[in-house]
Amino acid sequence: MKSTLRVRFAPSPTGYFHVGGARTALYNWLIARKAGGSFVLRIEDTDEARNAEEWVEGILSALTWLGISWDEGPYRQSERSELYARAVARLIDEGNAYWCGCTRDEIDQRVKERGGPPGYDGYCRNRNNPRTPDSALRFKIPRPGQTVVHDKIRGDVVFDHENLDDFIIVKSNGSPLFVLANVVDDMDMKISYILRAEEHLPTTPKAILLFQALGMEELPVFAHVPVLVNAKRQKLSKRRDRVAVEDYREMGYLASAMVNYLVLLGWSPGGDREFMTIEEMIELFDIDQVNHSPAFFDEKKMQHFNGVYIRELSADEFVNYCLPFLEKNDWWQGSVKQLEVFSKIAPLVQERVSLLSEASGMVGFLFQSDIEISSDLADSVLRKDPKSAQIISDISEIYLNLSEFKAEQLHDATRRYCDSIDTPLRKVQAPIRVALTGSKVGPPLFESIELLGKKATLQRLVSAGELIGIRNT
RNA sequence: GGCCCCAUCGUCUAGAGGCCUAGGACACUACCCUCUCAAGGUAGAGACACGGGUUCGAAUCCCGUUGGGGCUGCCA
Repeated sequence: MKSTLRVRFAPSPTGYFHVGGARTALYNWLIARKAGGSFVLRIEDTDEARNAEEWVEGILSALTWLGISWDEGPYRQSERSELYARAVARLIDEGNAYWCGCTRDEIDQRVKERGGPPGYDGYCRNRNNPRTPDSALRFKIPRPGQTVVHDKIRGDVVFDHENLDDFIIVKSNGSPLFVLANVVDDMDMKISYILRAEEHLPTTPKAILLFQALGMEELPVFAHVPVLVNAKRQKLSKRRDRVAVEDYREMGYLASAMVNYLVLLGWSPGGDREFMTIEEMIELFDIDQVNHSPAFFDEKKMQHFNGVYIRELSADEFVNYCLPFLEKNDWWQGSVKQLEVFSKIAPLVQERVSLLSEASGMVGFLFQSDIEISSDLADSVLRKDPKSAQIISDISEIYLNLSEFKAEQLHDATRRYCDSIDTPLRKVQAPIRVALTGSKVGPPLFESIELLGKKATLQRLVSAGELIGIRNT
């Protein structure tokens, strides 16, 4: 049975698509999927001066990447002016709107003279002004009166009309302001459920008044979810905070991990549960359980989630997800041989990264013709311990004479050597690792050496020896 | 300033009056495991903002205070 529930996600393309928007979209999508209703995507681009097509594309690709699919749209408000014009005509005809040519300065000036609360004072309300090129259309708030917002999350919120200005609904250039366009579209698109961020709560009574003035009989359900905040507990802003969904994708986050983390910001399935599949989210998500207070977007925790999701990937999936990140390196050509080597080391890398982008750094030594050992590392690991020189030179000898250059044999031979000099393996592996990989940390050493191959291994041991000062005899 | 919203560990949260000496997760500390690093395991530290009510009983209900946030645009 097809439900009549219709939700919409209505971003404005004025900047990067940030995680707060992604979460709002996700919540809308979940209730639509759960009810078998429709998810409508609408681009709110009525402000020509601030919109850009690239942002629209960014929003679309980010939603697609996250797996948030839309059933209708994207509609663009810029293509629907006809509709707004009709609504405006009706509001004027029925005496619910009037033209006003007051400038901001004039309004502020009157506030100063009169004292009291700032805002528009209704100066033109009863003047029957004709439209001029400088005038904007204002909505006539019924006075006195009050409007109650029945919010699914916050309960009934009462707004006294005393505190509502006659707000502008059409700019002097003729384009509608967002509350108007919003309401007209929501009516036209038969949106039955409006779930959006809490910042919109104060404008909701204005929207309700418009709905009523335009003859809407049954108002949509409203639900205002808490905003996402930064470390200073301010609302996440695309200007101030770098939290673009696209950035996280490029850092090596998995969409599945991000969605799972995002859904938990303001909602919990209850109990100790945190990890869910999309299907489980659809089944469990419940607007009545959504929190009331703002949530901090904690990248650390999301990264942990990402690690968990990465480890759950199959070996092939992991390799494929890593490819775009490998391609950013000049040492990666994507040859069959390279792919083979990477596929072999991949499972060992998979359990060590929490971002896909970290993989490159862990395997680069296998593909670079030369590795660089920083002077810091050369000092601290190779030169500082007098044993290091001896180890490098002994190990070169041992590896040279190894009949089979496999991880197992390498491990055995190295262990026997450790016993012979009465030194624990963990001490011995350090200089070898630095000599071969240029790093103190990385995938298990002997598997790495096997994949590096005998020739490169011996060469790098010689180079390291020279670095320490062993004469090559 | 005005209007509105919110308030459990540092963070995200569980908690729908007795199940709470408040549970989980991230981060943090210690130990174990271990060829490094991770992962994993064990343990630890860490919260009901405050004050009044209501009730036999309150983290949970009410009021106030304090604190935080949002809105207050010819932005959305």
